Amino acid sequence: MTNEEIDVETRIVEKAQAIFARYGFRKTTMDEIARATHKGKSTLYHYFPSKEALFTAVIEREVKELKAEIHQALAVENSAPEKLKTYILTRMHAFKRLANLYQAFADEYLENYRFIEKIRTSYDEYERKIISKILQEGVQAGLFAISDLDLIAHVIVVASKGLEYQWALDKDTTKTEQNIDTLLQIFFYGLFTRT
Amino acid sequence: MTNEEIDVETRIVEKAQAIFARYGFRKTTMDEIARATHKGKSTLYHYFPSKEALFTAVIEREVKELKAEIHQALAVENSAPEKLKTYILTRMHAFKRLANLYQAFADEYLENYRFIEKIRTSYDEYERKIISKILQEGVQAGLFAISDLDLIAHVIVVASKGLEYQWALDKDTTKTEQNIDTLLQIFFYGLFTRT
DNA sequence: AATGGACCAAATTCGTTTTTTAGTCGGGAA
DNA sequence: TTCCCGACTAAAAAACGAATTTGGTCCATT
Repeated sequence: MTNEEIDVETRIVEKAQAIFARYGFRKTTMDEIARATHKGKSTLYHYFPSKEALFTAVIEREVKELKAEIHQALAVENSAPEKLKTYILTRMHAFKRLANLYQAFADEYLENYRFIEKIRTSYDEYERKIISKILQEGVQAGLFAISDLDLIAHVIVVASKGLEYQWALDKDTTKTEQNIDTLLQIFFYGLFTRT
Repeated sequence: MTNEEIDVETRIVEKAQAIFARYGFRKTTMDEIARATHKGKSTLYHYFPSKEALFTAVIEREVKELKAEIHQALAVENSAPEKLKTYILTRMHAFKRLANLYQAFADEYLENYRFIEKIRTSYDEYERKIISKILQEGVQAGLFAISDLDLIAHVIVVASKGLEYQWALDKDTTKTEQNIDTLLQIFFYGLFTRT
């Protein structure tokens, strides 16, 4: 595998990323990706066995970017509460940029393109683990009092996704961030008075 | 308006309720509703100016049922935490039965049939008020420590809907109820240790 | 006043034709 | 030998026009 070869494959994925993001999986043709890459269509098939495989490569690339971004953001934080907040916000902002990933993880896509189920399941797992780990750190620091880490991680993920979904409809993100702040306050302190 | 008239209108709504639930708004024809009611189509138009108006009557009927059920369930509870839990569970169970309402409040429907937006907005308002009232009761009983009731009510609604969405996909409701219990524990006690 | 059958424009469906697309393959260029 | 492309094709999707259905109207009947 020569350097030239790495460049062609990467260039295909990059061009495909932009076009898939614009038109979605179904409306994007291999011909236009080939044209954008200034290669023949057969060249695409030399590197990727199918359209689905190319789209999967694009999604995997975005997942990798997302994970790198999350790790970078979390490395800066020291306490479990800050990490939890940072995770939720980083994920939310990244999804806004990584258009293919956001689309791919929507249930509508999962219904029509089952081949991305594996990536999604894998990411869900990763996400559960990240939250569990943050919670575990909070427990060990004596900050959190929690019994079933995994279950609570799951519930936190799902609940924050409710707000995230509203963000997807909203054009104004500050309101959604405010809502996430409020949700986190409830998560940390609860509704019951503290004596 | 005679008794006979009340019966025909109600019978139309009841039959329509069943058929709309089965086939959805678009696939249901006024002809089949008329047939099910043993009346001519013109009779439907005597009572309802349009197909949309009939569907709206069906939805309003289901909203009325839901509200009655919620009020009944809440009347039995004394404490704010129990009421909050009861609200969430009652709503969830009722939506499973009130198939038209569940469909109508799905975003997919709202996209295609804007005429139900008003009902939905009205219900959202009602829901916000119910939760705020429950929270207010908790504050007055000295149980809850809360500043912005409305905002927190909103966040609670949205977060619990995240779990509810999973319930719609799940066939097993006990798991979702368990998740709601966990969410409520977090809502009540928070993650931070209590000293 | 309540009801239904006839009617109709618009919307939807359906079968057919045309076009496009994902993918293949043989051959040429580097 | 590897990289790359143009020609090709079966299948899928889109376009098209005809046929059918649908929401709604209206007049006559009970």
